[in-house]
This record gives sequence, C-alpha cells and structure tokens, in this order.
Amino acid sequence: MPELPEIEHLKRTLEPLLVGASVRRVSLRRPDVVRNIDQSGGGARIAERLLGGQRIRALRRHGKELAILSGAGRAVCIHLGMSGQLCHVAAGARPARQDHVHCVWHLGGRAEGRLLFRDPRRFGGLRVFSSEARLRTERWSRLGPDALAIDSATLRARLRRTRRALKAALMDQALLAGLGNIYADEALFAASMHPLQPAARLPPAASRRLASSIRLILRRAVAAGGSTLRDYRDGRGRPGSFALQHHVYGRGGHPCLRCNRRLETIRIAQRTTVFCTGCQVLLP
DNA sequence: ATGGGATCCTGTGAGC
DNA sequence: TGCTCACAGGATCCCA
Repeated sequence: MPELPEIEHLKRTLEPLLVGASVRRVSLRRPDVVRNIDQSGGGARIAERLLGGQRIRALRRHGKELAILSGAGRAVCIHLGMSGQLCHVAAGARPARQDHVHCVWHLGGRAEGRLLFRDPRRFGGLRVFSSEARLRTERWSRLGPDALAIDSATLRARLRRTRRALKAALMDQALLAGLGNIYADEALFAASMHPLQPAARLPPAASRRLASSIRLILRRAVAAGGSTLRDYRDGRGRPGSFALQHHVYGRGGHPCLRCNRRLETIRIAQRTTVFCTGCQVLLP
C-alpha cells in the first residue's frame, strides 16, 4: 500500500519522463475516480481540467499525494489509496496489466507514450484544481506536515493535542502526512516505542527519538524504492525492495530481529499492529 | 470536540 | 478441483 516512500520514489521515477511532455489527449474511462467534480459535467471540459492539451511543468508531493502541474497552471492531484498505480508506458510498448485502468494520459513531445492510472480496489482517486495555490489551500492544507522532514518540536506539539494511542495518531494524515500502517509500525520499532503509548504524554527526548526515527525509516525506504508487498510498482513498473528491511510489519509471531522475542500482533484503530513487547516499552 | 466504527472495493489464499 | 469466506487496508462519513 503506497505510503510516503513509495510516492516519493514514484515522483522521482516519473519526473524525467513527464516534465516537459505535452498531454495530447486524456481518456477518462471511469469518471467517478475524479472525486471533486460533479459527475454530470461534459467530457471536453473535464479533459481540460485533467491537463488535456497542456504541457507538464512539474510534479509535487505532499504526504501520500502526488500532483501533476501544467504550464497553464492547472493541477491534478493523485491519490493511490491501497492498490493504485501510476505507470508510464513508452510508445509501442504494452503495459503489464490493462485491467482496472481508469485514466490514460496520452503524451507527446519528449516522452512519447502514455501515463496510466490503474486502481483495482478504487480506494484511490484524482482531484482537479485550477491552480497549485488552490490545490494547497483546498486540499493539502487539511494534511499535517510532511513526514519526510518532520522536526521533533512540531511533532510533539501536534501529538500533545490528541488523546489517542501513538500508533493511531501517527497514521492520522491530518496530524502528520505520509505514514501508513507499514511505516508507522517500522518507525515505532526503530524508536523503541510502544504503539499504545498515549500520544500526548511524550517527553521531549522521546519525541526527538521518534521524529528522527520517522525521518530515518522514510529516507531508507525511499532509497530502497519503497516497499512492494504485492501491487506497488514505480513509474517504470519496477518493485521496491524495502520490504526486505521490515523489522516488524508482516512479521507477527516471528522472532524480533533485535532481541529474539516473539513479536506481538494487536489491532489499533482497525489496523493490524506488530511490535516487540521487549524492545518497545510504555514510557512512565 | 473527539475518537471509534462502518463503509467502500477487489484479489488472494486458506479451508472444506 | 472448485467453491466460499475472511481478510487486507486509506480515507471518509456517521454517531456516541
């Protein structure tokens, strides 16, 4: 499930392929994946709002969301949800999978080919904005600060405002943008913190440890191309290798890699949570 | 106000 | 072999 590292790596693989390319035509096969427009609108208008006829100027990321900006100033914000993929297919080449492709951008200019938005489970979606400024004020302002560069003072200030368990708080995108189930568990293990630790009761030293663990885990995961459990592929269709470095996620019942104790599995905020009862302790 | 739970959706794998 | 069924999970909405 794509979280911040997967989206950041996706951005880096797509940037050289997309920036400078022109969008010749947009084929929206499932209009309901565009979440912020009323569905009765006409086809030509929506093509323009999806950057049809425009040149791609830049890509932006905040948390788990990726935006494509056009020279005309418009923005398309892409959220991959659970199973979403964004894949560039060179002219003449065939994509690995053709099913569940909801939107296709036909590209001309320096990157001849197509950009495919594929999302079998359809938890993802697209949002269109008339400018980058509106994307930021109307959408990204609802998200917390980006987790890749979170500092301990900001993190601590935000955690103090909630009475939830640390794990639940870290996955709240309005509190901190970018962590999902995998990286929340991995960051808590790296920081030796119990997932049920009350988020508000974190001493300064602990929040420094947590913030630096979050940045470290995310940086390493970006460098490894993200975690591929099954579906995730980058912009060129390649899987990431960070799953090989997971210490707790997906390892419930197996021995802790640090102390050899059997890893515990519990549920927090509807999410499977794996942690080590020996290494991850509640603070007094 | 805050947080917990149901909901959406499909692919996969366990079990019969 | 083929079927059913539980489960996986991010965000959003509803309700206590």
